[in-house]
This record gives sequence, structure tokens and C-alpha cells, in this order.
Amino acid sequence: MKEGPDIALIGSLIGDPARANMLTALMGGRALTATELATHAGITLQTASSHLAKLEAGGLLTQRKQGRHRYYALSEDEVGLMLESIMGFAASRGLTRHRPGPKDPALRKARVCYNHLAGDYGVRMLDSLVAARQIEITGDDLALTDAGRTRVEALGIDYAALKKSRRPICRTCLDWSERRSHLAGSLGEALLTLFIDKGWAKREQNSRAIRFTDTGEKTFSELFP
Amino acid sequence: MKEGPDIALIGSLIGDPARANMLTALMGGRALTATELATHAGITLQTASSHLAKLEAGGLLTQRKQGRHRYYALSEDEVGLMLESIMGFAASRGLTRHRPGPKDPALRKARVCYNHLAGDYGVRMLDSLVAARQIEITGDDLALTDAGRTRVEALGIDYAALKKSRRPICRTCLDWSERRSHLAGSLGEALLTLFIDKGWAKREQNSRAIRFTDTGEKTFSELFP
DNA sequence: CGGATGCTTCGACTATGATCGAACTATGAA
DNA sequence: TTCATAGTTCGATCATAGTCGAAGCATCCG
Repeated sequence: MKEGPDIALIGSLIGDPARANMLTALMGGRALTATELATHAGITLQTASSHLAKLEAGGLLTQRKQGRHRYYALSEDEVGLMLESIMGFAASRGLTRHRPGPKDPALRKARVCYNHLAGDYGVRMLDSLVAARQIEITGDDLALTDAGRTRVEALGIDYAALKKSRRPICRTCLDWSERRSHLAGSLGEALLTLFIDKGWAKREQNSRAIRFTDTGEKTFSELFP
Repeated sequence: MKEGPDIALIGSLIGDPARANMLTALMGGRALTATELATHAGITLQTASSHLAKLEAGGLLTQRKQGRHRYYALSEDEVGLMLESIMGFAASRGLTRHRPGPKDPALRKARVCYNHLAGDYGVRMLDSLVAARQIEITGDDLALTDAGRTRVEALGIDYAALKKSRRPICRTCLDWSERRSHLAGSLGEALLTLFIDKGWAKREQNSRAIRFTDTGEKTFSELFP
């Protein structure tokens, strides 16, 4: 009778405070165990188990068994994009779950968005790649140019491996703090991994914040002026 | 204690089926009365009144009194963008509220997205404007070039009026059927209004579908090859 | 002034779903 | 094997919120 996709189901999944806390925690990009997620949400393990089953049934999460642990993560990039867009609106309405504290500036500067770099640094990186004509924009689609391919391979990223996967290599993701786009997709993920592997940046414990080391800062500015 | 925006509140507002139906109806772009929205949602007027108050308090809707009617509409472009992104995910999971019927192809071809053109036609229009270098893309921001400004003024759009408002003139909006961007913002709105004023296209009653007339089809293809 | 329409408020009912204790399964360690 | 940890399932409780009938404002029309 009605036309269009069913947004109520998704909305109700996100609408429970406990589940919303879990999803926000998973926006940090790490896979977390049921117990860890229960702690984040402030509920018992039984309740968490029930919530996680619902989120998985709704397609928001995937689950990976490892020994006696179950690791949960956001199921696709698209879930992260959707959550980020809701966060964008919530933030614009001043609906924050916390008093803006000392952690806030760090989050705005650089943070994990599911699996790639967001915040001021994320936006600057994409801008720089576009300015250098290493990424090209048509419509909403991003494409790596030949120059771009040479560039990322020079950085040590296995372009062929990215190409093989069915996931888009480049993708835009709207930043809730900057209100502009940053780079998502498998390349976005590979770049963040690179920064961390090289020791230029570190993920903060229990937070989405990314802390750049001094040399990391310098290198980043050189790579993406 | 927790960091980041409060997505649970927004989620719970969207999560109720009655409210979701109302929001989907308002994605049609028209402002609707409380009674009309109650019909769309399949509930009584009393219940609808309570839902509408909540949606307004949550910042999703605005209300305009006109005589003894109250017209409700989505409060900002950003709400439409957020809803469209949720629809995108829901559609990708195959969560539709209907059996794909005869109306479906019409919706995919051309429909209203809050206040601008979406679907195949919407995507084609943006692509064409970009190809003609009348709109320029940097990062995620769209900008009208000088050529673009001349172009829209030639079409009879009051560019100065658009410029005056605080709303962004150009803006991307992710299309749930095409999975690509189309043109939103005040220019997107002005263009759709133009098509309808000129009699090139008509809004279908009780649907988001847009039907182009024969001359409308032809003109559209000429304007945006 | 009625009388009709559009919408809100109040109050009562009801159902859904979040929560947790207790019992159970599964994996790993000693 | 026994014990400990991780997680699920079941059942009972409880609160929240969606629902509608009835009554109350507000606006327009004749």
C-alpha cells in the first residue's frame, strides 16, 4: 500500500539508547565483544545479547566467532555512512550525549569513522588529493586517477588488492563535525591503516579519537598539504 | 560520559511506524495538514497530533498555521538528506513497505525528494550540469560557475534571490534508487519549481512520483543532454 | 449568533519491549 | 575431569509509549 523503503524498522533499531550506544562504540571501527558492548551500553550481558541479536537480524551488524568470544562490527560501510548522517543532524540540533569536554577538540581534529579517517584531518586529506588531481570527482563518485594510483602504490598500498574486492575503492562520507566530505571506501581504510602501521598515528583507547605523533603530524602535512 | 551526538532520540522518532509513514509522506515535499498525515499513517487524529508534537519538538518538522489548518513540513534540507540516507540503507537490505508494484518504475524514473528532483532524471540533470562545467565540484561541495549562473538566469531563475538566502544554493543528495547523487539545495528546489510552473512536469497526487509531459520530456533532454 | 470543521488535551487502556535473575551451552585452562 | 569465562535462552517483571474516546479550544461560514 505504501511506497518506498521501510525506515521505521531501522529507526527503531537505532532508537533504543542501549543499542545506540553500542553502535556509536562500533563507529570506532574496532570489532568488540558482547561483554565490551554491554559495558559501553551500561546493561547486563543478557540484555546486550538480546540487543545484538536484533541488530544482526536487522543487518546492521555482523558477528565473528573467535574462541569463546564473539566479535561484533558494523556490517558494511553503508551502515557507518548512515549513522554518520544521523549524527550530523543530531549534532546540528545540539543533541549531544555529553557536556562538551576536553575530548571534544581531539575528536573534531581527527577521529575514526568506522574504518577511515574523519574530522579536520580527514577532510584535509581528501581536499589535498583532489587538488593534486589524484582523485577525480564526477557527480558523487570519486575515482582514483592514474597519478593517484602511482601515488598510493608509492606509499606502499597494494592497489591490486583493493581493486580485486567488490567494495568501492573511493567513496565520500559526510563529516558531522566539519560538515564536509572526507574519504571513505577501501582506500580510505587502507590509508588509515597505513598511518597507524607506520606509527604516525594511534587510536585512543575507548574513544574514536586519533592522536598523531609529532613526526606523524609533520609527515601528514608534507603528504597532504 | 559518552562522546558524540545523541542518535537514539532521532532514531526513536523515526522508529515508530506511524511517524515513519508521516515522514515518508512529507518527503513528497508538500506541506500536509494534521488530518492528511493521520490518514497517511492510518491512525486517528488524536494520535497523530501527539506524534506531530513529538516530531516538532525533536526538530524534524516545522508547523505553519493557516486558518484552521496546521501545515507540517520537514524543517530543513538536512532532515530530508538524513531520511534519504536511511531509505538508501533500508532499500539495500530489501526492506520495503510494499510489493514492488506498477508505481515503482515511475518513482525510480523521477520523483520528489523533499523539494527537488530525484531518481534517474535528477541524477542525469546533475551529471549534465557538471559535464557542461556549469556546476563545479570540490570535495563534497558544489558551486555554480559563472557559466552556470548565466545559464540558470537564462532559464528564468532569480539568482540574486537564491544568493540572498542563508541556505546553500547547491548541495548533493544521495539517491536511494540510483545510488548516486542528485542536485539539492535552493537551486535544486528552484529548478523543480520551474519544471512544474512551465507545465513540463506534474506531481502525482498522493505519491512522490513526478510525471513529465511529452514536451517536458523533450525539453528536459535538450536542456540536460 | 449557531453550527461545522480542524486540531489539542486529558484520561484510561493496552501491548510492546527492555530489563535482569536463573539456568543452560560452549570453549578454554588447569 | 573440574573449574572458569563467554555467551544464549527462558521466564517474570515492569515501565514506557502508542492508541483511542470524550471533551475542550479555535477558526471559519452562513
